[in-house]
Amino acid sequence: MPKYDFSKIERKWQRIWRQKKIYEPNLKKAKKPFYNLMMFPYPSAEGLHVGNMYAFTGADIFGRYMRMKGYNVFEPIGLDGFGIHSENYALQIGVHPMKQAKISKKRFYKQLEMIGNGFAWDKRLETYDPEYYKWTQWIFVQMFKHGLAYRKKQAVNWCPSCKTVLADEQVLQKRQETRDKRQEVLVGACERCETPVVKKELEQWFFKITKYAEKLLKNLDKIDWSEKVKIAQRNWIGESEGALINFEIAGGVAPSYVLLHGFTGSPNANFFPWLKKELEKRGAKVFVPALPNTDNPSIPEQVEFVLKNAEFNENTVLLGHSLGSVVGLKVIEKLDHPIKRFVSAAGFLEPKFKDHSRPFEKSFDWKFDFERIKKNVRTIMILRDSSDDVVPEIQADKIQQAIGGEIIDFKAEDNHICGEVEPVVLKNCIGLIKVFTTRPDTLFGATYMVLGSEHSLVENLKSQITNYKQVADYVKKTKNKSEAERIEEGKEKTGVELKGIKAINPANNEEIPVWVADYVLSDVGAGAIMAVPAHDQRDYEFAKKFNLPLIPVIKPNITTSQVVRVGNAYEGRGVLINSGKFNGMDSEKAKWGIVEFVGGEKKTQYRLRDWLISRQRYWGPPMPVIFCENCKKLAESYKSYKSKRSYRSYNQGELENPGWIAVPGKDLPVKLPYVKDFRPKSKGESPLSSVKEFYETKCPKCGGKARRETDVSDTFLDSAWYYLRYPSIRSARAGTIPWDSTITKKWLPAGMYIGGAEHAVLHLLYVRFLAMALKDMGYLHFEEPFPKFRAHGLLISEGAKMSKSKGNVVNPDEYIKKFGADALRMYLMFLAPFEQGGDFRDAGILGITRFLERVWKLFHSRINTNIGTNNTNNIRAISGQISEHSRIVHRTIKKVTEDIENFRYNTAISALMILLNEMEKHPQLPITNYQLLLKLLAPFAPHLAEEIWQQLISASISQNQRKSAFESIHREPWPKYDLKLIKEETFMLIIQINGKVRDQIEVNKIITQKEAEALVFERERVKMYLNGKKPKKIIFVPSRLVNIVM
RNA sequence: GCCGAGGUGGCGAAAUUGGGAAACGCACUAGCUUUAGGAGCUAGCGGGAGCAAUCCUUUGGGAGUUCAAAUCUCCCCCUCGGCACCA
Repeated sequence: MPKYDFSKIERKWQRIWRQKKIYEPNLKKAKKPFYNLMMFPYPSAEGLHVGNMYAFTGADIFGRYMRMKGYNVFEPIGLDGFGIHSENYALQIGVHPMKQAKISKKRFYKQLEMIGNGFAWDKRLETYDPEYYKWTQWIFVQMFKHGLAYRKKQAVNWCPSCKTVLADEQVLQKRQETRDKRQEVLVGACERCETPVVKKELEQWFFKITKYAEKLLKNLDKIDWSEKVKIAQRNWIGESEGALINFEIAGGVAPSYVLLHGFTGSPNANFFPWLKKELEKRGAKVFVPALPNTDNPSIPEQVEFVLKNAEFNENTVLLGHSLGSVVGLKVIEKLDHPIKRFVSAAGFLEPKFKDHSRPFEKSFDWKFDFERIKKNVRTIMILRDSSDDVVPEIQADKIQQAIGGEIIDFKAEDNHICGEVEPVVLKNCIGLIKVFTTRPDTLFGATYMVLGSEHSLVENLKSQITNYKQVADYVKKTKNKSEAERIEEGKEKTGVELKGIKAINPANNEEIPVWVADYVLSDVGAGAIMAVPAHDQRDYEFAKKFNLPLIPVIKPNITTSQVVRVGNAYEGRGVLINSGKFNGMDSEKAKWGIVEFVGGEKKTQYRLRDWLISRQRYWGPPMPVIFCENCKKLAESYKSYKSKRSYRSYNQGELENPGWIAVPGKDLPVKLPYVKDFRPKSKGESPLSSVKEFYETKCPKCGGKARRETDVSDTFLDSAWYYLRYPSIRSARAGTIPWDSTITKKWLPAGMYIGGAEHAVLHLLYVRFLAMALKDMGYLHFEEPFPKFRAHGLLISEGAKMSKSKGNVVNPDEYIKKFGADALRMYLMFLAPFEQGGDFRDAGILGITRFLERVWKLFHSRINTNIGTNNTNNIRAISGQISEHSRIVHRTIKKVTEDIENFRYNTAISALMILLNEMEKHPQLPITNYQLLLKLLAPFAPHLAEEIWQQLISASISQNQRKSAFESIHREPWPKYDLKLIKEETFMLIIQINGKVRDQIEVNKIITQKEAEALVFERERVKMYLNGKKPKKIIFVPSRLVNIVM
C-alpha cells in the first residue's frame, strides 16, 4: 500500500487545479453564478494567522459545496494592504511599507495557496495597487460630487509622545494590564507608549453616513445576517424616538421689538396684532410700523422709513415677514451697530415665487452685503413653513448659506405663515432653549435644565449671566479635559449654574434654573436637556449634589389630572414612577399629547456619527482633492449670487466646500509618492505635507497655483467596495467606472459573505452605506451588497486570545508541513461550530490525521483491490447488502448536507467519521458507497478526496472510455439522498417507569398505543417494577417511548 | 450600567419542535501485535455503591411548570464579546 504522502498530494493538486483553472468561472457566461465572498486579510504581520485560515476554510467549504451543487462559484481573494495595521508593522520592523508590501504579498499568497481553497487566482487584488486605489479615489470623488463629503473641525485623539493621531481603537479604554505588569488603570492612554492621550482639533473630511441612518436601520429587517451582528448595528445606529421641546427663557423677552409686515400686509393683518400683544404682555416694547406703499412697495423706500422711525439697540429683536424679511436684511445692513436677533418668517433672497410674480421684483437689485449683515446681528432664526406655496423652500437654505443662523421647519397655522395666531413665530422672537427628550411624558417633572459646554447659548446669553466668569472657566476646563480625566471622574458630576437665567417649563409655567454641565454632551440630541431627577438617575445624582429640587412645585392652574408621571423622588433610588393621565389620554398617547400641548415637535434621533475619512498618515490612498484659493473666492461668491455663470462648472461638493476641487477622472490615480521618512509628523499632518513635489500643483478648474490634500483616506474606504472590483478585474468594459455593469448585474449582490464579527459595526456598516450611496448615484442596481452574511467565531489558542505578547500565536505553516492542509482544515472545522469559534490545542489534530489515514487505507486495502478486475460483477454480487448499508450512507448524506448549509461543520465531520467506522466494519463494501463518502469529504479535505477520486477513475475506467477532459471531484454533482432509504421500519421503544428508563424493545414504526402497551406489559422487567399494582397513567409518544406513571 | 453569546465528563464538544444526557474525537487505562514511535488493533472510560446483574446520582446554583426539563418560566452566580453620562 502506498504511503499517504499529503505534502506531495497537496502540492500536486494545487498545481493542477490552478493549471486547469477549475476555480475560475467564466464571469460573463456563467449560468448559475454564486459569489462566495470572504473578508480579505490585512497583511500586517509575519504571515497568515491560523485565525485567518479558520475563516477562509469555513467559507471555502461552503463554496465547494455550492460548486458541487452545480453553481458557478466565484471565490476571490486579495489583500487589504493599505492602512495603519500594515504601516505600524512596517514602522516596527523598520522596513518601508512599499517594500514590505511586496514581501508580504508573496508570503501571503503562498500561504493562501497552501490552505487549499478554491480561489479564483486570476482575480486577485491589493488595495495599495494604484490600479485599485485609482478607483478608491474615484469613489471619493463621487461622494464629494454628490454632496456626501464635507470638511469639519473635529477633535482627534493625539498622543504627544508618539506625535501622532490615534484612532479610538488605539486608545486604551478598559482596565488593562500594562506592559510592565503594573496593575494600573490606563484609561485614555496611548496603546503603544501608555502616554495619556490629549484632544487636538483638526479639520478633516467626513462622509455623510448619517443621511442613510434610517435606511441602514430599516434594511436590517430585510437581510439574512447573523443576528448578533444585526443587533450590534441597530445599537450603533441607535434610533431614539422623542420630541424637541422649547423652553422659554424667562427674561428672554427682549426689551424692544420691531416687526415688519410683508407685501400688501399691515400692522393689523395676519399674526401681527396677536404677536404684539403677546410680547407686550411679557413686558416688551413693540413697534409695528405700517410700511409705505404696501401694495406697490419700493424696498429702499421702506428701508429708509424703518431706519427713520424705529429705534435699534443691541437688545432689539427684528422680525420680518415675507417681503418684510428682505426689508429687515437691508435695514440690518445699514445699521452701524449690532442688534440682538433677526427673525425671518417666510423670507427670501431672490424674487422667485411659486405662484406669480410681484411688482417689486424688478425695481430692486437683490444685492446684499452679507458680511456686514452677519456682523450686525447676533442670532438669526429662519422660519420656513413646510406648506408655503409662495416662497420656495430653498430660499431658507439660501439665507442660511449667506448669513448663517438656524432654520426652523414647521407647518404654519395658515399658508405662508399668515395665521392670526402663529405660536412658532412667538417662540422664535423670545429666547428659547431647545431640548430633545425621549420621555416627554416626564415633562411635568422637569425641575432644571442643563446645557452642554459647547452650547451656543452659553455665549449668547453672556450679558445676562451674572457669574459669567465662573461659567466660562468651567466651560474651558471641560473642553480641555482629556479622555482620561473625563472617564476617571466618571460618576462624580460637575456643573455650574447660569445665574441670572431662568427657563420656563412650558407644561406648568414654572421657572426653573439653568445649568451647564459636562454630563450633557453637546453633540447629542439638542445639546441641552430638561432634567427630571424623579425619573433619571443622572439627573437625580446631579440634583442631589447641587441641592436642586427633585420634584416640581405644581402651580395651581395645572390640575393633577393633567399630570403624567411627575414622579416622586426618594432617597437612594431616585426613581419612582407616578403614572397618570393627561387630558384623558393614557400612557403612550399622553406622551405625544403633551408634545402637542406644549407645541413641541416629534423627532427621531440617531446615535450614528458621520464617518471620519481623513488619516494623517502615509500608507493610504491620497485623497483626490485640491485646494485652490482662487476657486474658493469664486465658490463663495456663488453664495452671494455675484457671478452666476462661473459657478456652473462647480459640482455640489465644490460649492459646499469652497476652495476644494475634485481631481478630474483623467488625472486619477493621485499616486502615493515614495517618501523615505514615512513616520507620522508631529503637527497632526500626514508625512505627505512635507513633500513639496507632491502637494504643489495646479488647480484643475482655473489652472492657478493650488495645493493637494495631503491626508490619506481611511482603510475602511478601501475595503468598503473591494467586492465590486473582484469580478471586473481586467474586464475591458470597466473603464470609466470601476466595474463592468453587465458582470456586476450577474454576480451581485453576493451569494454569501463570511467574516469576523469584530467588523460588525465598522466595515459592515460602511460597505452597506457605500452601496446605498452608489445606488442612489445610479452606479449600482442594489442597495444591500450582502443579503446573506455569516459571522464566524473567534479562534483562540490554549484558552486565550492569540496575541504576540502571550506567545500563543499559531502559525498554520508548521502544521500544514507536519499534518497537511487537509488535516488542519478538518481539525479547525471539527473543534466547534463554525459560528462559535474554537480553542486550538495541538493534541486534537491526531484524531483527524488518523481519520484521513483510514480513508486512504480503506481505499487501498478494500476498494482499489476490487476494481479493475470485474468491478460491475462485484457490485452486482453484493447488491443484496447494499440497501442495508446504503441506509447509513444516505443518512450521512442528509446530515452532512444539512450541516454544511447551517455551518455545523463539526457535526458534519463527526457524521463522516461514523460512516467510515461503519464502512470499515462492513464485510463487502460497495464502491459506489465509498465514492459517496469521497464526495461528502471533498469540501473538507479537497486534496485527499481528489487524489483518491482520480486513482479510482484511472483504475476503474478503461482508457478508451475515459473522457479526455479533466474531471475533478470538485465538479462532481453533490450526492442526493433517498428519503425512502433513510426511513427506518423499526425503532427502539423506550420503556420508562415514572420517567426513568427501565427497558427497551425494538418494534415496528407504525405500532399503535394499544399494541405497544400489550407488548410492554409482557416484559419481565416491567412486571417486576409494577409488582402487581395498577399504573395511574400511561403516556405513549409515537416512535419514541412509553412512560408508565405509578 | 446597558445589549449580546455562553456555562454539559480530565479536554474539544453532541443532544434545543420538552422524550434514552455525554454522539464524534482527544487524553487516559488494560490487553493484543517480537512491540524502536506522537504506529496499528481490541476493550474500558461522568461520579458513587456492588464480584456481578443492577441500583443511586449527574448538564453553574436555587425555585417552579410537566407523566417527562440540558432544553420552558422566575431569581441568583460566573465567563467571554460589544456599547457606554445617547437625554
